[in-house]
Amino acid sequence: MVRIIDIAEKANVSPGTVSKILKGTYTGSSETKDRVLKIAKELGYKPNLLASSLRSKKSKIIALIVPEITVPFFPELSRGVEDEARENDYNVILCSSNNDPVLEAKYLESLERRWVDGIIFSRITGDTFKERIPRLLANKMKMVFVDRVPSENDLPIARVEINNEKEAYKATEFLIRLGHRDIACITGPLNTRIAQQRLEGYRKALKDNNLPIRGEFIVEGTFKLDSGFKAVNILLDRNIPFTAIFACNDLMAIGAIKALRKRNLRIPEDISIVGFDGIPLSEYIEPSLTTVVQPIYEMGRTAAKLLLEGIKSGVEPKDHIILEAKVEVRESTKEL
Amino acid sequence: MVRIIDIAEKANVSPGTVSKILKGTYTGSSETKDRVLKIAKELGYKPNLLASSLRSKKSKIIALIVPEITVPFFPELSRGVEDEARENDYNVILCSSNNDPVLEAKYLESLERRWVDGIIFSRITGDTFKERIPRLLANKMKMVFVDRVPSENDLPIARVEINNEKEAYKATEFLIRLGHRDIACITGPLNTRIAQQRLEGYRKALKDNNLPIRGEFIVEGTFKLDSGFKAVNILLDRNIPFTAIFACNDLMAIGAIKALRKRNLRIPEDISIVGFDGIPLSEYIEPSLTTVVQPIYEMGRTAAKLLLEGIKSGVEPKDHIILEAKVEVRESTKEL
DNA sequence: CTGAAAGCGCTTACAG
DNA sequence: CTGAAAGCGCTTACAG
Repeated sequence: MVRIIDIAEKANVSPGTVSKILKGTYTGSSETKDRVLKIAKELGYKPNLLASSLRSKKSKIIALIVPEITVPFFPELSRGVEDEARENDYNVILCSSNNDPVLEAKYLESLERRWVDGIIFSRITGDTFKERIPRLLANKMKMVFVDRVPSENDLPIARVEINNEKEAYKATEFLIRLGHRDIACITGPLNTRIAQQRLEGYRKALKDNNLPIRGEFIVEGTFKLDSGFKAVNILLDRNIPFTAIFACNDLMAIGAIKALRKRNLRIPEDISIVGFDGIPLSEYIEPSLTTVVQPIYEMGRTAAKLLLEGIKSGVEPKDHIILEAKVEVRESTKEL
Repeated sequence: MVRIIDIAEKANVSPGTVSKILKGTYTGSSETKDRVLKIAKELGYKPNLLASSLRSKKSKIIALIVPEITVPFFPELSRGVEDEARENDYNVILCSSNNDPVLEAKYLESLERRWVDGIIFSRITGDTFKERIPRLLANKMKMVFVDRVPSENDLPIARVEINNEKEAYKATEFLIRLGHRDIACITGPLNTRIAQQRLEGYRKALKDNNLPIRGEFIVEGTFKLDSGFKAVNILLDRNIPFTAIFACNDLMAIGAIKALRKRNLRIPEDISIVGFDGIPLSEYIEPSLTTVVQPIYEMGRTAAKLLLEGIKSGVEPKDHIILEAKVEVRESTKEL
């Protein structure tokens, strides 16, 4: 492998000069500059990032920690992060924590040893957050939280999210406007804030429209396919009639539709259903799903942008960015 | 940050000794060993991977290059890779090439500079393969190809795949056994080998059963949702009656179902459909999809295992592993 | 068996 | 403006 010193010898300058020329911080004659660049090209020089990282203390790597890369929301988010990173000559280490605090800790440990320049988190368990994050921040690690962000009060950190409560409110209100009064809700796992917030939006919408909030209409899910399926069975077995469902993500909505069909209920004739996320698939299932479309790719991209700005400036990012979602009306909902 | 030299001073030994003790290659007294380990723990020592990588020429990073992380097959594959990597103290850099040779080249370039220990590829464009891969191999870079692997003849490289032709044959034959004779095929992009192989399996199955291979029954897709949708419209517009479809992946099957429904065709009463991949969703769509279930997670895990063995032993892996898939019968197919 | 020393390939204060 | 030198924090031949 060609090294800086090889170029330096051939060009009769010092390695330091070559380094400066290659990084563009050189201020000398353009003759020298051109000559060095030409030789570098001829020799096929490729900087050794390991060496430059060690010296400069910048690894040019960021990490993305997600709860579960197989949930379609996250690959889309990941794409946004990756695109922004690549355009800035950063690589992305993917950490799918599987919602497991042990794995999460293991990943953070390795990222710290690796001196990654920054971390984008979606969802971090309470324990990890309380113990590890403050220490990382104290060590000047740059961090941005996205989608599943911790509570505002805890720490002054950067966040990129949507207003989950407001968007869930919009989704529920949309059903109310269609004339539905008996609206069930399949929530996400209630140990996550986004699940709580979406549930709260549902509740507020009912309340503001003078509809009762009934515990029998609410079932907790996991954001995964099977939990939507199970939730519908639980709801139906309660024998309390409802005409619409607000599922707090698209995957659960898909599972719910499956269960409704199995019980010979038609959508939207018998039951209207609204999802949340707007994954590409939501348009292609049968019937196509009315859902709250989040700007997922943009969330990832924005989070990465904030993080990289923080890394470059050396200033811990603290922005709180709230992106807009919108209810996309498709075939799964119908006026009552 | 605590460094090896800090431990060495406190323990009155040389940094070299500390290094050896920490890596477990120390052969001296267990008294010294215990003392050093105790001090390391007390000080909260964390090895700087940047430094050890530079010296040892092992970055403890592998990369995974996939054509498109948003296609559900790949997150599942990625999980397998990640789990195996993590258990061996490796991190994974994710590179979603978007099937773009320019991005692919850019990623390879950065991975080379970063001295990653190895690369797992799924799909690489022809140009990249011919130009860059041999050079990387010559530089002792370890590589394993998975799923979308290049042709056998090109280079002696490690491969993990299923027998796409055989599995497609099985899928088609399953439809034939149900009595279908007019079977359409929605292929993947025919510039990929897996798409060609699956098409070939379809053809062979027809041929072996003395059914004609009709060009009007074959439409090329892209492995994405919308292409299945479009393909069905093309097929129906050709006005040549068929009773079954073999879609060369599940996403296209889902798109196809959508299009069939829009044209008021019932599944499986009017048209039977078989997919390929066995993504979790295939079980939850309506009707649930009969499909060729690949061991996706295991493919990723196996590829990572091969790669890590190669890295540890220093021997370029060359195994060719073929995993088994199976036709899972669900609701989307029916006897004619 | 242990330690001193060199070195991985860069970058960066610092001196001239 | 340029170059010599030190140093990032490890690991590893090598000498004792």
